[in-house]
Amino acid sequence: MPELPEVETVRRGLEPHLVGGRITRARTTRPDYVRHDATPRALLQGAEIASVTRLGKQLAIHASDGRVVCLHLGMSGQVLVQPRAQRVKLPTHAHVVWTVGGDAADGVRVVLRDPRRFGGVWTLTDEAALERHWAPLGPDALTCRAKVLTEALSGSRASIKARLLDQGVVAGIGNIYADEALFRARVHPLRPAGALGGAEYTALAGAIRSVLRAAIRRGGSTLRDFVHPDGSAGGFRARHAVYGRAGESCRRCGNPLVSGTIAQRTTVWCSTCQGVT
DNA sequence: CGGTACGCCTGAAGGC
DNA sequence: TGCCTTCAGGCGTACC
Repeated sequence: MPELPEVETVRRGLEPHLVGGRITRARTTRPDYVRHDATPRALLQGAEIASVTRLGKQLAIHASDGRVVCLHLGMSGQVLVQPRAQRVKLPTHAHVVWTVGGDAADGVRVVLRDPRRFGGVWTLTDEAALERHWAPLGPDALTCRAKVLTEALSGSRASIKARLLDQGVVAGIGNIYADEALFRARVHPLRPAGALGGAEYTALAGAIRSVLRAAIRRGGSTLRDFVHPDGSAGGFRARHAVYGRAGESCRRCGNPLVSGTIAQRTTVWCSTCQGVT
């Protein structure tokens, strides 16, 4: 469930605690959750943290010596910043725990928990390895332009909904924001992706950027699993126009929203505002 | 190419 | 109260 706005919210919550600090201890209790090398050193034990970046739904923690740890939260992944006190109990399903010291030593540990384990951690030896790891991803959805959509989708007969979920087209869109963006752009989710008009690609690119920006402003959407690093919930769910609102009335025209399965995902749309297939 | 199905995995929610 | 079923879904993979 964490999509781009949720992952960006995590990134922003993590940054002040990590950047400029040093990882004094890094441990995994579940080595199979960590790809390539699950040793403390690969998990940045002893490293100074230079930055925390994001592409689409993935996070990267960059050490000043060039090593990188990439996090993908899958659907139930949470990154929690907790006080380092002994008496604060680790949550269940805490797969990786980083203890932070150094200049940013405000006594925290960073915990990655992921009950469903659809996510994962990749330990990478340098920036080039991160580039290869991220090579299959399209440009970040926050900067999505009409040109990108036009080029990636021209000739495609798959539904626009299915193509928006493909991280190779544009990175960061999941089921929630695909539906929200299509509603904003007034495009039916079943429209063949390559058959949109120029104005529609422009509208869709704009809708993607605006809905993601609005969601980030609200701290993302909390349905069940997602929380901010401090444990608080995101506030964008109340602003959803379609996702989770099947049968309720369209905020634009008042007609009941309809739902169906498209690209193996529950999809909600307004058959009035989003026209015909 | 694209649609479809499945497996991975747990917990919340609803039905009885 | 408690058990059972269903659903949620990112992503890889197999298959038609």
